[in-house]
Amino acid sequence: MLSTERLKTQVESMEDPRLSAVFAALADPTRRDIVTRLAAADATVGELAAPYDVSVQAISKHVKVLEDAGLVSRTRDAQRRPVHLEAEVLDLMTAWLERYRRRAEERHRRIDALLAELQHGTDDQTEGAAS
Amino acid sequence: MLSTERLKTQVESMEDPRLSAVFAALADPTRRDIVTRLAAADATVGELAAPYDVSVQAISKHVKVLEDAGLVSRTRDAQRRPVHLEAEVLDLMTAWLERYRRRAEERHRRIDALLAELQHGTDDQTEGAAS
DNA sequence: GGCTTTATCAACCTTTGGGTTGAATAAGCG
DNA sequence: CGCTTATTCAACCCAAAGGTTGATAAAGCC
Repeated sequence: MLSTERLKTQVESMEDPRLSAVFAALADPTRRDIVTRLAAADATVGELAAPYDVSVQAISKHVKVLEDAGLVSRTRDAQRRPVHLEAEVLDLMTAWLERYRRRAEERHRRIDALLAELQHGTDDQTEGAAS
Repeated sequence: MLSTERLKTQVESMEDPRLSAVFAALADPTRRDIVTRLAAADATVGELAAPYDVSVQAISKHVKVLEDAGLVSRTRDAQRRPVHLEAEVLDLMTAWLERYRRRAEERHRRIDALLAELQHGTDDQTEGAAS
């Protein structure tokens, strides 16, 4: 039953360390909304903050989180600092998701066969795999 | 400036509320690793916990987070509760990402074109001088 | 019926995250 | 030069996240 591979001591080191930051950054609805708006046009922190009823400092923090995750970049334009969406890291996520989405779908498709093979007599499921 | 103060609630409600949970669930490297392993085969909590040096309770919590996010499901098989990866929610994320990734790329392309235009200096003159 | 296995619940601890207010920096404007 | 605008820094608050240990529940084994 130990179908897993040899234990790797460092689970995290196998994948891109940026992934955690990017997923975490997009876990917040306000930040996702910011990304949405930046997909349409660059904007300053002040412009970004306008629609929300939180302080501009809070939005500044959000933008910093997005920046640290590599999702946005900033240039300097006088005292303004226009925020610009970077698409590359989204590619990183898409690649990760696509990989496991496809695998999960494959498994889903042939779940019956797998179940039949894995049943070596010790288990007796109540329902759900009867096909 | 936009003087819209109460767009905030509207903004957050425009998108799928599951997105926050899914992104947050995948922000943790241990949970991503669990998803990775579940893409290969279903597993029990005990099996999932084996490679890590944290308690089995901690992994149980992780699995619950994944379950609440709709990323995995569980059936009952005697006292075991095999965990199964669900691909649907990954589709949800992929759709979200793909949407903004594409927009950002378009913008990027346009900006490159604009930069090229600005850099034409004296050596090269294209027809579209007026923006 | 006991004992073991599998998994969750409960209480607790510590760190992180998102928010606040107030002060500081930096660049244009009159 | 002083004022205003744009943004960040700093200190603080509170809730949530991830971890622990100990106890509990449910099902199989002997």
